[in-house]
Amino acid sequence: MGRRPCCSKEEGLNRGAWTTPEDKILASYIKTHGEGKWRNLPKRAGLKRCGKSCRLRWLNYLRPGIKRGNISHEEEDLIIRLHKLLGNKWSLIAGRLPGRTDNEIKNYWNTNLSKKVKGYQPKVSTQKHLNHSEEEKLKKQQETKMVMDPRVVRTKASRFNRVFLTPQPTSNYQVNENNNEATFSESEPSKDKTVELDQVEEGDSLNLMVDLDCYFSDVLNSDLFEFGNGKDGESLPSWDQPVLCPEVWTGGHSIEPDFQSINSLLGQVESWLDE
DNA sequence: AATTTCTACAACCGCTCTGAG
DNA sequence: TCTCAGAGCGGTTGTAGAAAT
Repeated sequence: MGRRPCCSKEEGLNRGAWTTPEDKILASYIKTHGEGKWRNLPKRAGLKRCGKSCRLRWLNYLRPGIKRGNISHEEEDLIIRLHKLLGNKWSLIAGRLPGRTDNEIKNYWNTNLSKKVKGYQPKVSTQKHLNHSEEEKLKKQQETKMVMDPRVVRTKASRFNRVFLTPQPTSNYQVNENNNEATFSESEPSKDKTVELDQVEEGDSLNLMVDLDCYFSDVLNSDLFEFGNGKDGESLPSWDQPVLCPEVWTGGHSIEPDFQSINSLLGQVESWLDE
């Protein structure tokens, strides 16, 4: 037993670029019948395409409100900063850019931004007197941390009610002031554990805070989350505050999310990370 | 002008996750 | 608890058009 083979393997289906008549058929079918049931859609609509292809075409090009091309500097900056925090979570990043699709942002990143950002050097790599292997090790650690901290494995669930902690040896890097020699030490990892939101203990919350991008992505993805502009709003959580509470970030105030507020929040998160 | 190389991006593919039954 | 369909995500590929030679 297993799942049905992907429809893309079926014979007699059109492939490659979509034609205008195909677009019209798809758009008018969805207008009448709505989205969903993608597997059956091509047959019902009379299209020689696989359901997946129809879904992609609709979501990325035909859906109303899609913006194409002309990515502004503001958007570009936001993409870079969000990518720094979230890694290749294109759908999450796209979710913060109205009218933009994950596919477009992914393509834009791969063709334009990845080259720009390539010049970025992790802070510590500029430290002097590191030998090659140490430099490589450090670089790897930095890159891994930048993209995705592996200690917390996120489920795809959009609600932030459970996390799976996979502790790893803690790597410590130090430079001896006297001889400028770098040393590394690793502490033993503790056992894996799953933490329910309502069972998070004091020590757990500290671990969770380390995985900022995990939390941040959930916060960004949350319908409940709204950026705060209050007098005491926008304050980042202190180490003893309940990090899992979005209100900590918003100060309980609510405004419409916009570039300014997203940038403001990102700025604070970045400076927090730099500390 | 012809050919080659490069670039951008649309589309495909494989995998995972969720929810219904 | 298990199975499977539906849906979504992210990496990769294919290709048209632009730029370089």
